[in-house]
Amino acid sequence: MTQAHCTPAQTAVLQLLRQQRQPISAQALYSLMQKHQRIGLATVYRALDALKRKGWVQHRITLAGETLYNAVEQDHHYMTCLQCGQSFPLDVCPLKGIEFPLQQSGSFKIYYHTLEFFGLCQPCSTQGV
Amino acid sequence: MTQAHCTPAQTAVLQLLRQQRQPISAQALYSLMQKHQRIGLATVYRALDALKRKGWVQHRITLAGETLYNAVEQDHHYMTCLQCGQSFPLDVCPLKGIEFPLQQSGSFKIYYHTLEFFGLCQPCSTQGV
DNA sequence: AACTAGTATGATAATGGTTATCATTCCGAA
DNA sequence: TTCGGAATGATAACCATTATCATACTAGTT
Repeated sequence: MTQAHCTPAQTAVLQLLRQQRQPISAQALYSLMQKHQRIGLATVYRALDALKRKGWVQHRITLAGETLYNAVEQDHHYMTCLQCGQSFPLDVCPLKGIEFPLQQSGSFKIYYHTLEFFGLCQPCSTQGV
Repeated sequence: MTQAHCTPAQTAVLQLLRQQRQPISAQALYSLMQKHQRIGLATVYRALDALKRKGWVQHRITLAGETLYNAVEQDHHYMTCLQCGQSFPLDVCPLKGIEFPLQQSGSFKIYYHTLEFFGLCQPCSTQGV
């Protein structure tokens, strides 16, 4: 993992991840992979972590504390309800086409970003708190 | 907590939170509060959760899996390094002044948003991975 | 003042996703 | 064939957060 190339596990994880339509948790990914190959849970976590540091994979953390992963190609943003925890995908990235005045970013190599809106969804905001 | 008003604990938490310059974890907040009053850890978590659902307090989750809280007045965004986990605050919000084409948001009441950039900081990107 | 119901609180046990540990396997280089 | 560094798997350990449950509190009633 000190190398820049991908290990077999990383390749497999990345490939499967690219087939997903939704961000997926490490454990769910692990279950999926079990069906086709033998792989340990720890390895899945390690691969995801490595891919993240390479900028191929991005992550997001749910209110439940679960980390979801997805290939950077499928960049998604969400509105998630603080009451029920449900996430509603946005079909656009408000940042798209915006140039950031990231003066400080000169020395920082940006791989990806996460943008998430929090609030209350219709049902939760109507039904008494 | 079914009410719209604040409980004593919520008031205390919110007040202390507003004095912080940095987002702070629930546990750190708990330690701070211990010095001045008697309060349980669970209560701190409950108060933070309630304040979050009221839109007074917002949260962010670190790579270490720790949730950090801050008053919505102090809206901050960060660039965090995937290697060392350090977060560097941005002094501007790229979304400021941008009107979102949030068609779907008609039924969603937005309280706050989080925007975070991930990548590698200078030191980490130079020193061999 | 005593009673009641609903809520808030504290101490602590339990949860559960993630990480650390460590022995084993793999693979290219000598 | 041997050696060394890296990758892997199984599992124990971690630790922030949540759930549990008994107690304290508060406002409204009698």
